[in-house]
Amino acid sequence: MAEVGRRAPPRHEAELRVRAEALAGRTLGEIARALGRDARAAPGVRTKGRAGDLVERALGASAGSAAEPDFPSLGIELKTIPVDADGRVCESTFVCTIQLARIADESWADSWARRKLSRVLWVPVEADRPLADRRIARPLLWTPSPDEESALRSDYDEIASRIGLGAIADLTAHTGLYLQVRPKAAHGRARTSALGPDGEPLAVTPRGFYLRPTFTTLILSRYL
Amino acid sequence: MAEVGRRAPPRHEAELRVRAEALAGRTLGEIARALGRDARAAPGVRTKGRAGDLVERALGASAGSAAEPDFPSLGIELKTIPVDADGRVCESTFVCTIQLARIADESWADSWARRKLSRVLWVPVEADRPLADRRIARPLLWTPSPDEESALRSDYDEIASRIGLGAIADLTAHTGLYLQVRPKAAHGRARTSALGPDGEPLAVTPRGFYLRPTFTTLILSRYL
DNA sequence: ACGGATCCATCATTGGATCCAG
DNA sequence: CTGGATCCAATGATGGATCCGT
Repeated sequence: MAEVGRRAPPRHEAELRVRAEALAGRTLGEIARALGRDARAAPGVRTKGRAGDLVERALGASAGSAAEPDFPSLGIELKTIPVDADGRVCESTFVCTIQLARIADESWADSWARRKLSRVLWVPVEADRPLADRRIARPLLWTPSPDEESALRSDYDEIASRIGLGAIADLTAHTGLYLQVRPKAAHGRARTSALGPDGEPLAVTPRGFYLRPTFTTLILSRYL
Repeated sequence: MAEVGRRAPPRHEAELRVRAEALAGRTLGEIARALGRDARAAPGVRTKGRAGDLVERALGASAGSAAEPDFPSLGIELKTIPVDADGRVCESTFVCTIQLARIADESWADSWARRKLSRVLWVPVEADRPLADRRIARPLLWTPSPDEESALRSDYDEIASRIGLGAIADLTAHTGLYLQVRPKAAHGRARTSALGPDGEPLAVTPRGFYLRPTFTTLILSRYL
């Protein structure tokens, strides 16, 4: 039985492709209405994340978790990506949170980051206008090319090794050509456990992996 | 600054006593109104826990946690206890959750259970009528007598030792003269970590310590 | 332009206890 | 009667990302 306001999960990739294509050209307001939901924001309330939530529901994605992609049975992750009127990427893309205390023991091959990025349905959504008026562009189902994956792994290895050495405090968003590390938290007081240079536990701001706009621009340009 | 709908914490025990005495004879509806809250339940919605929440707010108790009592600076725990029209205890009383994987290493002396029970403000509340109509009887500030504490420790030791042996699966609410073990969870699917006979991790239903009605009847009878 | 900080919705957990079948 | 199961409110953690000062 499908949850209210969410479509049933697609049974196979072809069904997901059809649903995704059907979103192209529609606004988030239209999509929300079809789901029996509301895409209007209360005054003074931000809408970060709501475009992603609406597209999830419209496509029948599960709520998502660190361990599983949005379409578990298909092995596909869903990402909305903000673009301007000319289709240019406006923002970086969050990939997943980093388990700072464990990443030293995890290679790229079995990392959450790689699993999240191994197959992604990109859904470009217009930015810079009221949520309900944002129009969806043509979605793209993507798997990293060998070159792309190699570049991501290179960034990952450098970042993971620096965290593994206990240098998280010195690691900024400057590191990484395509994949970078940035804070990921509800507010500045949030803390998670990391390990310092001598293996001692350290309470630090939670971090996540993000894809730089230069990288996602490359991906979307496959259509241009 | 006091939170909306909650009094400021009492500064000393005498202040708490005065506030508690002032509740005697009043209904939860009156108390809720004085706090700017509503003691009426929506149709079909249960009210488990709401009497406790209202009395907490009226007395200026903090939200409470496993590590701290409701009045941290006074070392006092607050418990509402349901009684019938004749003042007889209707239900068992939840004490605290059990850390199944750690209790083997904790004696009664430094247990959460003992800390929670070392000093308790009991607030009897009428049961068996709509929440807003329930009247509060005379509160009682209690510390276990040597005999009472000895009895509680005896129950605790037996329970803790059986859990320490990995026999949690065989431990029922039948064990314990005054202190017993019962499930404590939001629903039947909840699981927490325990240790089996060979020290292996085991996912089991979370449990809590409860005081049997026979024990709390003894306590309240100090007034009779 | 972009690195660091933050914001909303939803789900899980915890503290407050009571419900109810046998 | 009472042991096992459950229920609500509030808080914390997580996944969805965007905001904004320099």
